[in-house]
Amino acid sequence: MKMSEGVEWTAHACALLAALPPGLGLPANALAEFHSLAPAYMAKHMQALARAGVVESLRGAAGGYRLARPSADISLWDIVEAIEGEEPAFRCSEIRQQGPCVTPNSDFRRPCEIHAAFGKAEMAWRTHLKSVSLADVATEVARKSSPQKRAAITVWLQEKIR
Amino acid sequence: MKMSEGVEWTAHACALLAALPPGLGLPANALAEFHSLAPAYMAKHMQALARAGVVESLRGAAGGYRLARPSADISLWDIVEAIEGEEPAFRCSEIRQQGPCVTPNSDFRRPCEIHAAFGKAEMAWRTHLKSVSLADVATEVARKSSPQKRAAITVWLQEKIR
DNA sequence: GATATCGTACTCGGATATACATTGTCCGAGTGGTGACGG
DNA sequence: CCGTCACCACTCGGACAATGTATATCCGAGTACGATATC
Repeated sequence: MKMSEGVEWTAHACALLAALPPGLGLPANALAEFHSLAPAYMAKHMQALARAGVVESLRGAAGGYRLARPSADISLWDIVEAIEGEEPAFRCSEIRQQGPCVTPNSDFRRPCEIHAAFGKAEMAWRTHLKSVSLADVATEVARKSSPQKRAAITVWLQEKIR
Repeated sequence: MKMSEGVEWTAHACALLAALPPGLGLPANALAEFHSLAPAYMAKHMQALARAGVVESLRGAAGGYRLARPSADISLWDIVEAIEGEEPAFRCSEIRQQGPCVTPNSDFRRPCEIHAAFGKAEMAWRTHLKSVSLADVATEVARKSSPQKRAAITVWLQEKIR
């Protein structure tokens, strides 16, 4: 059970967007270049985020991606949901309703115990991810980076920002 | 991000084993038949559980699988770990250390913020799964099933049990 | 000189190949039970 | 009648094929800017 690496890519990309002045954005090319990632593949993942309404896309010469709402209102779960989809990792196929010992009067209205346990566990996981916003991530990343690095980023942004 | 269906199969199979008198087991064939599942594929998954030490395998004419320890000491996480492996779903490849803005004096001893957030969320998920034992599941399943069904299971077990 | 139009450069979006992991199946290795044989 | 041996049926274990999903790339659609021609 492994998560798509697209989640990591877009999470870092969105953290970068969150560090920008509000309303501004970057093209997918720049987002990929910032972490030395494959540009075309990054673009594909950003499309998924645009479809999910996490970011807004703007076509044309000065186009690119920007956050669709304030960074404090976007959680890591929003990104996971956009890339991976909302359906749970554990999918109950109700195999308890199959087999030689299933009697006709069996009552399956009560939820499957195993299904319920996995559902609760996954809910806890989502809750944690929902509690972390892009603003949290961006400020923490900025706080930890050296002045030299912040200056380098500022210079790099000069010619990329929209 | 989806979990192998083998987890569902083996979880139900282990719940059945947990309902048996202690020390007794069933062959993979019977475990598959009980839920109308593909016998060969069920056998493959049970092998993984045997390698992980969740169940013990006994070859030969009267062989089969039985729980390696009391059902109260086996959690759903043990099963997930056996089938899916122990590595986390979110794998941090440290892309923050790549790119044009990484200065030579950058300090990456502090953990990646995004990595940390996903790690904590996943830990909560595991904790939930570790808190549910096979004994819990088995007793709850038994409590909810009708007397007719329990009788049918008893009859079916007569000729399968080891 | 101002304005409208055309061309161009740049960006997103989806369709299309490729690689890899999961799913599914089969046959060989090993083991206990059973029957036959000999004492 | 009892003990021993060989055979057989049954089970696990790992190797092998098929399928599906994630990964990776490319080309077409759309848009804004700038140059050019015209009034």
